[in-house]
Amino acid sequence: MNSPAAPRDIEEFNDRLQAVSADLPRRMRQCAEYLSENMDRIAVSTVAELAAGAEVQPSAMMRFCQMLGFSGFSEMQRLFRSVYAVSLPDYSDRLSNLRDRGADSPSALLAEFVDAGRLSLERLAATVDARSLDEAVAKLAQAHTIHLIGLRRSFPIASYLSYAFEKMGISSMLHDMTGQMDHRHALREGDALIAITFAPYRQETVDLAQAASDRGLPVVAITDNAMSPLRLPGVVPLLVAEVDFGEFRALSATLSLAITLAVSVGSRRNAAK
Amino acid sequence: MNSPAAPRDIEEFNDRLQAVSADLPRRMRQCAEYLSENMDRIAVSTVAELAAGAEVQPSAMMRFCQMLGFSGFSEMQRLFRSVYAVSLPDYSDRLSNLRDRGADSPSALLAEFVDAGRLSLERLAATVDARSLDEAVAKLAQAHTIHLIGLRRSFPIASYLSYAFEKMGISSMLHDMTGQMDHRHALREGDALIAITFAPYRQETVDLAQAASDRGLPVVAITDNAMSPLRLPGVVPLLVAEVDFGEFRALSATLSLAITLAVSVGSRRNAAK
DNA sequence: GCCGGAATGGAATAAATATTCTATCTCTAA
DNA sequence: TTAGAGATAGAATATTTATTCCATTCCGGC
Repeated sequence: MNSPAAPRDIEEFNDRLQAVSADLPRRMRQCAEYLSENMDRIAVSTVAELAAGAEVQPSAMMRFCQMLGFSGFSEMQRLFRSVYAVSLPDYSDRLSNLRDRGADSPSALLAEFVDAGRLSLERLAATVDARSLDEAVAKLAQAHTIHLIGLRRSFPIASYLSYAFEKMGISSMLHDMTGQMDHRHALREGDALIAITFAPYRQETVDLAQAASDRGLPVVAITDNAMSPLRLPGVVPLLVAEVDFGEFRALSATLSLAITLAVSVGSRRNAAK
Repeated sequence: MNSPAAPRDIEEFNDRLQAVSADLPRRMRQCAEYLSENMDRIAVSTVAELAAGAEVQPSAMMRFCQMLGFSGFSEMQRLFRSVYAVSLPDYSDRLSNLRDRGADSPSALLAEFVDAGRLSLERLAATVDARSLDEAVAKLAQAHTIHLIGLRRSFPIASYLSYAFEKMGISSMLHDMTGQMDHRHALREGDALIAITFAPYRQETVDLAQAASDRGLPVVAITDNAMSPLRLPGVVPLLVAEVDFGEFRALSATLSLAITLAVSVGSRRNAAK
């Protein structure tokens, strides 16, 4: 065994994982990846369970533990069990644990955002209008090029959509307004637009939606409520009520909706081929 | 056995403990007291260990478990283990199932993404390392300009951070690599870098982090696990285990972490003024 | 294509751990 | 003080879980 010493704490464990991961055979790599992404489970799982998770034989997991410098799985597990100390028995307890670290500590803030995100997601699932969603997918699936606009706060959403469409081989164009350049002339017959804006609404976004709509192109609006200026005749509205925390918005719900839209359109297109 | 049903969650467990503890023989009382004060250890201990802790024979602990309505110690432990570890169903399977069924409605897909997002958030709350977070905030709060890099899938995160910093009047620079232009010379003494990348890692992101680190600038890495190439010496790691759903990633947890970082840095700076 | 070493899967074995059983103890009520 | 019920300790057993071992497969160099 060329392994000099077993890691003595989680940090050393991580270092060791990093050091070892340079050049690893297939199964060992699977072990490394699974363990590093599921460190929280090591303390409470059996080798068999972890091995199954990593899609590996228990004996492979054993060999990997030894590769890290432990005598075997049990020794590694002992490390994680001893560190476990901070009890996290329940979801709400976890949050209050985070909050307890101090009223305005970063972890307390994180707890708030996590909470807000969860709430937003739950609300999204409850309030999204399935018919609008279907309609949006149907229209986008038929489009040639999908134009995207979302500025400032909404820009991450638009750029994620751009990434997703690219990955699925769907032609799309992100109107990012760099240099204040207006590319509305790029809208062509057969195209469609996804416009994203929340209060305070961006005029450029509304303008582009209006332009597309005027030219008879299908427009899908991701926006926040029924009074949004994006609610133009013929525009398919997808309403998202994101829970604000302070003046910042977690975007969890909006992003989830956006991904859904992208993946649905993608699979609809592939099915059509 | 007069025990009707085993507790199904921690709350029921506590109720049961409360109900039962009215009038208890000596050893059983010791068990009850020890367990209620060391609930966090139940998931990671053996009967023998817990019995020793309560200064009781293992068989006594067994009887006590049964008194609570469990079939034995193992069943009780299973409860605590399952509560601790958020179970991750295999999302890629679920997605391909959805696809195979063909008639996957967008709303069904949305439900899956909402679910994945919620799980990611829960896991984030459970696994985030509060100390690293504090350290990251402290370093960034002192920086002059905060450089940001995150490409492809991580670009929405980087661009959101850019938006948030701008809104809070914090000087930042988004390295978006448009035109393949490398702006690493923009890194100056007193600056800091937030680098974001997930598997498959982007070389440009790693390179910039390396460059900043080499020049002695503080680097905060938002990445996915201990094997990430961003785990360089001196780099503060913030690990996010986002639940993948097929080849897409909901980003809910990552975004929540990013916002937390931004807002914490912002308020830390204002406090310093 | 063939050899040799590394990697792997799976069954066999060993160890740890939970659970049950019974003899013994303790306490209470008559 | 002494039945007798309940409680307890500790050993015996059953079960689960870790670990080892070896035959087979895979892969890179010749």
